[in-house]
Amino acid sequence: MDKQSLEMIELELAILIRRTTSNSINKRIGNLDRSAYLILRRIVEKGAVGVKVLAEEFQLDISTISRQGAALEHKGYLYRIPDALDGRAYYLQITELGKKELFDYKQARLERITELVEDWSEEECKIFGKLLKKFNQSFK
Amino acid sequence: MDKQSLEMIELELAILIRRTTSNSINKRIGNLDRSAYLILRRIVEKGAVGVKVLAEEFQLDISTISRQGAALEHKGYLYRIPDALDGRAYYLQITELGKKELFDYKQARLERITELVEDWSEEECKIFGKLLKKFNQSFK
DNA sequence: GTATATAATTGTATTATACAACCGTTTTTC
DNA sequence: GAAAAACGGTTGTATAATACAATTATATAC
Repeated sequence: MDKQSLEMIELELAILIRRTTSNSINKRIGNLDRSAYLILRRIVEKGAVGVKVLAEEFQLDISTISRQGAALEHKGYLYRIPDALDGRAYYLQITELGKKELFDYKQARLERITELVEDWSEEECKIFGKLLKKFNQSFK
Repeated sequence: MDKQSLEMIELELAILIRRTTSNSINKRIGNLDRSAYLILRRIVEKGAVGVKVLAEEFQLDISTISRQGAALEHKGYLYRIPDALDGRAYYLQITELGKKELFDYKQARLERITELVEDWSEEECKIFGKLLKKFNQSFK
């Protein structure tokens, strides 16, 4: 494998992460942050889910998800459905308000990305998306 | 522009950031973290520099860089050179130890990336690197 | 020479995370 | 069927990276 390409990926990833980790640029658009966004999105796409499963899917600690879920519940974006079969467990389901927030946030993110790739070709965007996805799938 | 590609980029970026932000996977390899790494790397490549300029280059708050620089100095990876023309300012220069750490860290990162793209084609790696770079350059 | 601007540091707050201790419920085991 | 173990979730505590505001010491402008 060509070392130069690997080095470029390595460096640019470090830069990308740093940039997007900085508070000013990224963090919060409207009322959601990235974590909240991914949780809500997951629930809309694949249905109500408990914190344990979420934590596994996101590869984060359960406590982290527990807090994020609680915050989203508090804001009225999620509500809990007790698990009929297990008194310890519950499912997090999205509210209408949550859906609205999710939609708005996604829209804002999309606009931001659109700006950033303004002068890219159709082809470049397509490939970039695919490779990012592929890269993410490699993370185990 | 094809909306689907944009949506894919948007989503996969969110996932990527989240993954790499999680403590367990990423953060510290050896004695460096990502921030330290980028600072040391910058200094090796473009020479000694003060915190203000670093902060501008990284688009972070000066105080953030100031603390990171202090931490690196404390560890013996950087040292200060007073600016002869301005009593307030100084330059941060890398030490031999710093260079060694930088090298080791970079090596470890490279290995990690190499694993992740193990089954990618040469071409895919090359394009991914280029597009990441291009994307980063768009962030202004 | 005084006022203002500037380079850097330090104090404080916030956010996202992990790990460990805990609580209450379920499952296992004998 | 009771005791022990496992489990889903929460809460306490710690850490790291960040920003913003206040401060310090020096430089520049008028």
